[in-house]
Amino acid sequence: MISHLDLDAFFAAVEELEDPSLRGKPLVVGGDPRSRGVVATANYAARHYGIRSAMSSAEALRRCPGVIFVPPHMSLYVEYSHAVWQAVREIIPVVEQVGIDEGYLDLASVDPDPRQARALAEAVQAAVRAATSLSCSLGVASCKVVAKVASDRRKPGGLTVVPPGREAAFLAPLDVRTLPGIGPRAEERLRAAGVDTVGALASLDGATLGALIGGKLGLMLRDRARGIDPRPLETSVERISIGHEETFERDVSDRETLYAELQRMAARVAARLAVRGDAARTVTTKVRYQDFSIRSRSVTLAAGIDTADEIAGHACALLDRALSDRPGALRLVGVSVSSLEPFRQLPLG
DNA sequence: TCTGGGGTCCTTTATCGG
DNA sequence: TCTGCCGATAAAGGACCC
Repeated sequence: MISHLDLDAFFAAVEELEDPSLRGKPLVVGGDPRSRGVVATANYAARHYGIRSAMSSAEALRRCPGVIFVPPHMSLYVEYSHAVWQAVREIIPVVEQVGIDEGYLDLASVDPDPRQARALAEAVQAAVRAATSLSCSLGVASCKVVAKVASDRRKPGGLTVVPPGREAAFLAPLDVRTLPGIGPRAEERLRAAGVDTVGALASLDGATLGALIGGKLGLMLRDRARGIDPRPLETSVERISIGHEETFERDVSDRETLYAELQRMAARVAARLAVRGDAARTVTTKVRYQDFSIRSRSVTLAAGIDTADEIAGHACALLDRALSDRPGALRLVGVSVSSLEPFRQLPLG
């Protein structure tokens, strides 16, 4: 059995622990409502007003004029996260961490008997609370997708166990959007075709599926909808790309300003490459226009590079290409590197 | 003055060498 | 020589997730 663990309103919960005067008041961790900020996490008091993650901070303020805004303190959350996962691993050593606030636990590695799964999950929940005072929700099932959906059923602080054999029946009545992999676009198309529940998705034929979502992806999501998910736990994943991007407070069209921004971001990317001792063969520049559309241009080099100047040089040339293909003021620029490889010094002699 | 920043993965299209 | 096809790889875009 697998368990999916999800920390409840993680960023907001940490802020409440650090400053008890915030507790119970509507709280948003995220960007400034007076500029282009969005909500990263809202605590449950704020959610009561309809405030949700990814909502613009300005909209959040409109829904609850008394809401308190706190900017994100990522390094603090990383510390708490370390403490959480350390506590988890003391009970379940085999885990796959997915991002800062969730992950999968291989309960079977401790006890293969499915009847012991609930007790193990309860022990994990208690250990997290004891170590950090944080609350988390857990889902327990035979595969990842069902465990993940289950962890979301009884938030906050919940534990939902789906016995083996009950996967499809558990998923069937749920809203189709609750299935991971169904985003806004797929949801819209499915609803237009009258598919509103996971169960309805599970019973679609291949042709309909192909027309609505696309062949390969459609078949995979239908399997998931049936509670079939062969993905194993990935206990170590290496990073594929490193990037930085920033939205300007006001749209920018001045080329020199954009170059300067790219240079700054290239320096940050280079610093992160250096920490890992890696070089990169691909540089990508991304721009976002006033109408929110995104364009990217990339080059792949014969040999890896790792200095800020080299990355910035390519990034600026790519920016020129993007802007000559489609001129216009930009609300965002970003630079990222991929095709990472270990940087090797030339062998001596 | 709606709409962040960090990513991953998949699909389509272009290009190039047999 | 021309054309078509095949496979590999890059590039670009789009959807999705936390």
